[in-house]
Order: sequence, then C-alpha cells, then structure tokens
Amino acid sequence: MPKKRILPYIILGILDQNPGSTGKFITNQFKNEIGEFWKASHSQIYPELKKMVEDDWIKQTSDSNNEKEKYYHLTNLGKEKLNSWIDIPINALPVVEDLFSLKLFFIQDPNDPRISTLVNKQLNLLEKQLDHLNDREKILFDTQEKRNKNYGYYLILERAISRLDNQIKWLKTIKQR
Amino acid sequence: MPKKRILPYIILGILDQNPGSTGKFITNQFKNEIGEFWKASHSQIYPELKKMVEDDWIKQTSDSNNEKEKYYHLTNLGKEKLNSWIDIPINALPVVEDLFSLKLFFIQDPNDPRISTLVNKQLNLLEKQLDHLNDREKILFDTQEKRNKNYGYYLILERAISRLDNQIKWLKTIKQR
DNA sequence: ATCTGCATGTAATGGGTTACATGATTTC
DNA sequence: GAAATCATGTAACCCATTACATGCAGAT
Repeated sequence: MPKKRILPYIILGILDQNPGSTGKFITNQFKNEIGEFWKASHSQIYPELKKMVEDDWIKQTSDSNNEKEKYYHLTNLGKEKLNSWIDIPINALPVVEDLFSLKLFFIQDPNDPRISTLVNKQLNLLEKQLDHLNDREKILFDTQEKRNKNYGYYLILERAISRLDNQIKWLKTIKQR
Repeated sequence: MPKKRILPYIILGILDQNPGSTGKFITNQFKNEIGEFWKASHSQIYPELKKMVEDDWIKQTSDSNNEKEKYYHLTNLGKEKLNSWIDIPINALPVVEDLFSLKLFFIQDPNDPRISTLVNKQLNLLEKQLDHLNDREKILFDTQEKRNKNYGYYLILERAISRLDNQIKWLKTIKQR
C-alpha cells in the first residue's frame, strides 16, 4: 500500500482556476507557481490526466484548429472531489528534503572548513531563487486588486519568499559564529 | 533512470557519528534527529544495510549476548564514499511538500472562511512541533561544550526551529489581513 | 518542403509506503 | 512459561524520475 495520492487533487485545483488548460500548461504551473510546494513532471501529468478522464473527474475537449492540444475541464464530480479534499484536515507536517542540512549534520567539528564552503554555495543558490521570486511578486501582484483576485496564490508566493528570506538570514548567522 | 539515491549516504553519516549502531537505532535517528530534513522507514533501512554490507561500505558484527541485534560500522571504503558525497556541490533547492500551502493556493477568495480554518489548524500543528524542538534543544545543547561536540546537529536543530518560527509568525500575519 | 520545436505520450528502472511476518527477549 | 514487546525482515503495490518516442505546427 503506497503513499497517498495528491497529484490528481492538485490538477483539479489547477483546472478549477484555469478551465480549459492543456497538459503543457499544467506542467508549467508546477514549474512556476506550485514548484515551491510540490513537484511533478509532465510524464506524471499526462497519464494522470488520462486516468482522471476515465474516472470522470475531468473532461477533455479539443480544438479543430489545433489537433495536438487537448483541453481539460472539471466535471461536477471533479469539483466535489476538489472541495472535499480541501476540507480534509491536515495532520502531518510539511515534508522537507534538504541535502544541505543533511550534509551539515554530518560535520561535527565547528572548525571544519567544509562548513563555510557549503554555506557560501547554499547562500548563492538561495539568493538567486529569492531574486527570482521577488521579481515574480512585483510583476504579478503590484496592485491590491491583483492580490485579491488570486489571493491563495499571492499568499503562498509571500510564504515562499518569507521562507527563503529566513533561510538566508539564518545562513548568514552561521558565518559569524 | 530513477531519482538519485541519498539514503545510503545518510546511513553512512549516521554510522560515522555512531559506530556500532543497530538498524533500529538508525531508524530512530530518522524519527528524531534527521526527520526534519529527510524521511526513511525501517522497511527501507534494513534492506539498504544489507546491500551496503554486500558493497563493502559497512561491516556487520554481532554480540553473543544478544543474537537478534546487529551492529554496523563504516569500512574505509564507506568513509571515502561519505566524504566524497559531502563534497559534491548541491545544485538543487530543498524540496518541500506542503499540503497546507497547496490547499491555500486553491482558495482564491480572500473572504473564504476555509482560510481561517486551515490557518488555525496549521498553527496548532506547528506550535506543537516547535515546543517539541525547543525542548530537545534545551536538553541536548544547554552548554557550549555540547554544542561544539555535535556542531552539525546543533546547527540543523537551530535551523529547524528557526524555520518553524518563521512559518508560525507568517501564519499569524495572515490572520490579521 | 524541410527543419525545428512543441505538446503529448511511453518505457525502464528503481524508490518508498503500508502491511504483514518472524524470531528473540523481556515482563509479569 | 505465557504474553507482550522489540528488532529485524519481507511483500505488494504504486510513485516518480529520466530517457526515449511520436506526430503536428510554424518558420524559413
């Protein structure tokens, strides 16, 4: 018995916000919007879409002008599934896989030179990502109106930024001990 | 080609810090110490230990007093593997799976009552965990000497606490918007 | 008309979770 | 010495990643 399936619910959520999305669009949502909180690649998404059509969670249409693209929409069943999923209480903490912290964990000596190598490299990585997210926020949510229109997205983008910021600040404190 | 194997390296790191550990002990390390940054269950760990013995990364001994327990130690090859792994630069950001943020993402209306339900529940969850980690820190690292002896562990425990703290503070700001 | 790229799809391989199973050791 | 617990081990099942594959669309 494998771990609980989350992917179809995320796809439902994306389709709820963007009716008529293509598989490609959904894939991109994972890269850009959701990537901070969940990962999925196109080779997971396409088969999942197929299965969701079979289960009548979504329906597929196509456009006579563009044969290769397929468009997906929620069914009523899909809407129900999405809403009841959102209402299921969350009992588990977020799961983090953080190689950096692991490696740090294995270095016991405070004077080990590998610490500062690791830290500097990680700082670099995180600062780039922070810049990227700050840019996105400026573009997407420069007005209150935009924020209110996609409130959930606004919130988690803020969350991602705050998280990165905290991480960077913490890393900088290590360097000064 | 599947995703990159991390587990054996983590086990190497645990055995480096705790020579002669049992599989059970390693399992508990994942629950207590490492759980904030990586997950693994005993049903992964035992087969992995077997494989690592076959590959001569670790060796296994036993105790005539207790037939059921097996004790593991690094080999020289294992030490090399561990050290070269630590030196591999990290190019990927930490991976987070956060159901809470996902669900939030799908709620677009700032006045949707489900937001505060979600937030309150999550706050509760995180605060419990923060208390738990704060307790651990007090017990394990109340003196500078203890900190210096297991510096890496001290750092990531601090990291975990800081992260939780940031998350909680951020959640509280949502409630006031 | 060919080339390039894009959207979709599939396969191979190994990872990971949950549940079940076994034998030793402690407990009462 | 029976019962409960503990440490270890195994199996079924699905998940996820990477690489490969196909066919249409647009560009030149």
